[in-house]
This record gives sequence, C-alpha cells and structure tokens, in this order.
Amino acid sequence: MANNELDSRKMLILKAIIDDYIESKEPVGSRTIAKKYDMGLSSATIRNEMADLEEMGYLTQPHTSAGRIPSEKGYRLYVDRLMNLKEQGIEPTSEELGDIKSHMQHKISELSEQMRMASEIVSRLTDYTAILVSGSGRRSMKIKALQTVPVETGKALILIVLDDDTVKNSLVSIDSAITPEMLMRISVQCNLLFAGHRVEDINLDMIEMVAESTGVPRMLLYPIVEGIVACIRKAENTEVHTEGASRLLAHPEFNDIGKARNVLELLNKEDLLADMIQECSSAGGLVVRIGSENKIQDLNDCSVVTASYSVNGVELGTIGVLGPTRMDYSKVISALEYVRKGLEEGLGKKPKAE
Amino acid sequence: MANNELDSRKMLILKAIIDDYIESKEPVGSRTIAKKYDMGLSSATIRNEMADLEEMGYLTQPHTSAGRIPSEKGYRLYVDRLMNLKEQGIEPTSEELGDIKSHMQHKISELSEQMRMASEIVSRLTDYTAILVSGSGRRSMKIKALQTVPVETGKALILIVLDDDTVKNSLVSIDSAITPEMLMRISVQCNLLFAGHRVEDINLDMIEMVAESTGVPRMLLYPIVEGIVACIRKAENTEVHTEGASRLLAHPEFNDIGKARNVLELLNKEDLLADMIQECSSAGGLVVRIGSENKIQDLNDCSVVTASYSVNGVELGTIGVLGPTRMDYSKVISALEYVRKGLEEGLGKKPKAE
DNA sequence: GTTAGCACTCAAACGAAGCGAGTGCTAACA
DNA sequence: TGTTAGCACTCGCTTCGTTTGAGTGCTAAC
Repeated sequence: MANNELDSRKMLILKAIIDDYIESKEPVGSRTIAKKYDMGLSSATIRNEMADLEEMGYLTQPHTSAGRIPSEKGYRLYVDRLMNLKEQGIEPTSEELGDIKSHMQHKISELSEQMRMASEIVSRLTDYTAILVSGSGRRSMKIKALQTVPVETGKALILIVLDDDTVKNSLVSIDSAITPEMLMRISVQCNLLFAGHRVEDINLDMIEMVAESTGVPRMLLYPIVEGIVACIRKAENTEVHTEGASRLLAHPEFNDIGKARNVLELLNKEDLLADMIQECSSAGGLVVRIGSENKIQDLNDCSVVTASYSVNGVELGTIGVLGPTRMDYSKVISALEYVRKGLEEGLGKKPKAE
Repeated sequence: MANNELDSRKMLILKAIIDDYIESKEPVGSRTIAKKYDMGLSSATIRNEMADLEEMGYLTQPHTSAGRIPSEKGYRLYVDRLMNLKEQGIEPTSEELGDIKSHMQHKISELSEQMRMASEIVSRLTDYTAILVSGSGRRSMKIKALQTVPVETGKALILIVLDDDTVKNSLVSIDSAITPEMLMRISVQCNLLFAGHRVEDINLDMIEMVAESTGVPRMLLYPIVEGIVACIRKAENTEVHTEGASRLLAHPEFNDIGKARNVLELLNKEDLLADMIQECSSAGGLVVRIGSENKIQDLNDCSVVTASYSVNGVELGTIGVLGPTRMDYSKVISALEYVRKGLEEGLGKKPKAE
C-alpha cells in the first residue's frame, strides 16, 4: 500500500490467481493459492496480499464471502506482463498443420479460402469463436486481369482478378446487339487499360477511351461498365466470416441465455464486426481488447484478440478470437501465432511457380 | 372412443387447443378453451373430449395437474387437415417484397444470391432459422460457357457458367510455356466441346480431343484439366447456408442451454443439413417434418418445413425452416409460399432481356 | 512480517407450507 | 344419452426460513 507499484510477490500471487481462475472458472480463495502453488506462505498471508491487490484494483469479489476474481485491470497486467506463452500446449495439433499445408499445396486457391481454413483451425484450437475479416478493406489493390466473357446472347460475365488472387465476378445483361466478337474486343481493351492499375484509379475517362477504341456505342457499353463497378464494389467490400459461434455456449459465462443471444446476434452484424476487427488491426500485429475496452456494448464482458496477417507485403486479413473475459489468453495468442506460421509457410512456396 | 375416427367436434377442439398452445406457449386447460373459443360447451364437456383425445394419442399431459399439449400425432393432423393458412398475416411485410424485387431488378445476380436473400426474408418473417441448400445437388446441370483466362505468367483462371447462372472458378498454376495465345485456343476448344453438355458428361476422351485439336502437349494440359475438375466439384457441391440461427434462442424451448447448443452445433454440419433438406425436397413442393420424423436425433423436438423452388424447370434449391415442434406452422408455410411468389416474379422478368 | 485462530458473512442448497391451475369423477339435469 | 355443476384431489411452482460451508477480516501471538 505504501507504493502503488506491485512488488514481485504480489505479481506472483496475482498471476497464480488469474491462472487458476482461467482454469477453474471459479472465484479463487486464499487457501487454494497457498496449497496448489506452494510459495511458502500461509493462507493468511495470501489473504493480506489479496486484500491489497483488491484495493489496488487488480481483483474483485463477486460477494463478500467468495474468493477473488481478476478485474479488467488485472487481466490487462496479466496479458501485458505476467502470463507465459505456452508453446508446447499447441504441439499435439500438428496434424492440423498438415491439414492447412496440404490444402495449400493441393491447388492454388483464393487466399480468402485459406484464411477461412485458418480461422476454423483457430476456433477449434481455442474453443472460442473466430471472426475473419478478409480482403484489403479500403486499401488499394491492383487489378491483375480483367475480362468480359460471353455467356449467351444478351448476357455477359464480367470478372476481375486482383493482386491477392481474389476473383470477383458479376453477371450482367447486355444489349443483344453486342456480338461475342465485339465483346472480345471490349475485353481486350479493358484489360489493356485497367490491368496493373489500382481499383480506385478507374474513372470515366478510361471508360470513354474503351468506347472510342472499340467503336462500340457508349449506350451499349453502359451495362458492362455497371458490371465492372459491381465487381469493384465487391472487391472493396471486406468479407466477414465467423466460425464456431456455437462454441461460445460451452463456456459458463454464456449460461445466461440472454447474454448468449446478444453476442450471437452481434455475430450476424457483419459491418459492426468488420469495424471492430479492422480498428484493432490498424495497430498491426497482435491486439488484445479486454472487457469494456471493446466499444461494442454487448461485448463488455468478452475479450477479443486479433491478429493481422500479411505475406510478401500483401495484406491477407485479420482473424479475431472472441471469448469471455476469462479466456485463456495464452492459448489464444499461441493459436493465432501458430496459424501465422502455417499461412506463411504455405504461401512461401507459391512463388516457386512449379 | 367408439370410433377411432374423430368427429368434427373433437377436431374443432383439437384445433383450438393447438392454436392456443402455439400462441401461448403454455399447456392449455379446458377452461381456457371453453372461455376463449366459445363453442357453447362447458369446461367439463371439453374436459371429457380432451380425455378422449388424449386416449387417442393426439394430446399429452406434461404432468397430471397441467393442461394438455399436442403430441406429434396431434401436430401431424393439425398440419394435414386442421390449420388454416393465414395469408393476411403476412401482408404488412410487403415492404420486404419490395426488397427482394428491387434487388433482383438491380442486376442479374447469381441465383444462389437471390435464394440467400429469400432465406433471410423467410427467417425474419418467421423468427425461426432458415436453412438454404442451393445448387442442384447431384442433379444434372448443363454448362453454359467455359473459359480459361490468363491471369499472369504461370497462372490461369478456369471458369464455368452453369445453367442457373452459377459461376464457378478455380485458379491454377500452369506451365509458363503456355502462352496466352495457346490458352486462348484451349479456351475456345473447351468451350466448343463442353458448352451445352451436362457436367457429368465430361470425360477423358473429350479432354484428349482438346489436346489433339490444340496441339498442346498433354502434360501441359494437365493442370488445366485439374482446374476444370475442381470447378465441377464445386458445382456438384451443394452450397449450404443458414440464416438467423440466433433467433432460435428467443423461443422458450431453447432455454435449456444444452439443447440450444446441440442444435446450433448441428447447424454447422453442412453435410448433415444438406442430406436432410434434400431428402425432403425429393418429394417436391412443401414437406413438413415433425419432431421424431426428423432422422437427426438432435432435432427430435424440432420441426422442419422445407420448400423446393424451381423456375422454368431449373431447380434453384430448397429452403428449410427449423423451429421448435410448437412452431407456427401456418406462418411458416405462408412465408415459404410468399417467397416463392417473389422468386418467380423476379425471375419471370428476366427472359425479357431488356 | 508471518501465522494461527476465531467470529462473521453470505450465496447456494435444502425442505416444508401454501397456492392455484387443472384434472377426474359423480350425480343431477334436459 | 349427452351435458353440466360441483367437489375432492393432484402436483408443479413459489415463498420463506434454515442449514451449510467456503471464504473473509481481524486480532493476537510468534
């Protein structure tokens, strides 16, 4: 109490309490600590220290005659300085590393698919819900290729391939006066003009140029332009995907059906999720948001850990793990880092271009 | 008891009981029926009839001193012969008809997207969970167009457009010896050969023909073939999508967190869902499965109503509604039929090709 | 500074009492 | 013969008091 900095014994006790609480899910008393983590102290001493820790705001009591549980401040300290990352705990799941690797070798799939797989693995590993926000957000992406494909009379498919091999397409109806041959010319011109450019570079002038160089009346070109715009919109839209929502119900803090429902409903609101996750990701790397640090009300007794992934400078997306405040932070962080390795290894092979 | 066929009065009473139970969610007693649905009978008489109905297996009692609730047999009769479809109850949501219509006019999107929207509307309308199984299942689909598109050196995009305007694509790595020009020839040949054919008609002979007519070494052609196969696999895979899972939690029968969890977990098992929904759809039109009529154990106190949709002979998919056995069958069926109109209208316009 | 001991607190578990919705049965009535 | 009034009975739910026990805070001794 003399100092508001924690001495190392208090730290040790706090760590023990949080470790135990994460494992047992029950408020932890002084006796438990004295017995289980023998640090040569009696329960009475621990009790005194606990009282101090509570006064300093690291612990709270659900009610007078119960044990202590960590406060948000306690968790924060734990995450920042106390917990030890257990790398060994994850090893047995190396079958799953096989999973992700083999999937990537099998064929070059869209990155977002790989991310999806990664998020599933994270969710399985941690037993919490994973939230995947893939795609570049509003960031700038180059167009690798753009094509218009005749489907049948009066219909064409517009498709663009982006930097990260994401494919976007949009089916439009076109004037039946446009022959496949004309379409081909349009396709070639568009490709020439747009390929290598950023999505946001495309403007009406460029479209005008296509009209001129192909000789196709501008009116007839219009639906095609609309298709291109639709593709761009799709590409700009970040994709949101959640994995393992039902896993949340396994944790006792969601026994209250009302809470569970609030959170599950939130998981359907993709825009909110995307904002939340991307905001975190801006800091880059790993971010932990504990309890009320989350801006979303319904998550006030949840924590979210997010990790952003990018390989070779290309941003793949962000995976967030959502669980109760009493989550196993160590396990979650290990899982997220673990998947990072998997993703990078899998993608490192790609440039070989065998 | 003399006859094991129900006289019309028993029917009326049974209907009243089930109607009331669906609305109130509580076991219903004889007094309630006598008062609320005045059919000129005293509670005592109703009581006698109820005893008969119970003996015949249409009703059960949760415990001696409670009211009656319908048995599965009761629900079955109700669905088959007693309930009246309330079409008026749905009308106020005609804003949502606007929704679906405008979305369809805005641009020709993949059918599966439209179905997705439809399933969302059904879920919102009914407050239960909607399960969408789109795509043709194992059924035979014609290929409308097939294209290979160069993306960059060493990479090509294979894409096929199917009967129902579903677009499938697959990115493959190809030998860098294949020039865009060669790829173009391959593309034209493949399109010529495969367009108009069913997915399962494609065989190795046809691929051999492509190799011959384009002069591309068969070894180099191999990755492309793999891409095509991948596309086909994707097309064969029925897509499963669930909408509004969290809505289930609003209903009292899912207050038991264990039950809720079982069902929510089931909703992640796409293969099981697809099997279940498609099996129903085989009968065509509307199918109601009550309680243990569902083969899946976890759904033994749920009901599933499925409707299959096809327009112009093209099968779009099936939407299933999952809710507690005590679901508002009438509302669910109305909603499914209602969306049918929306889908058909929206698609009826398409052939106009404006 | 640490520890043993003791009085105290309070949520959770248990159980008895009362309530009340609903039933089945019997007897009277049309 | 079908309907109804009346009444005793059942039984799940709620309420409320009691007990239990894990855990605390405090004090006094080491």
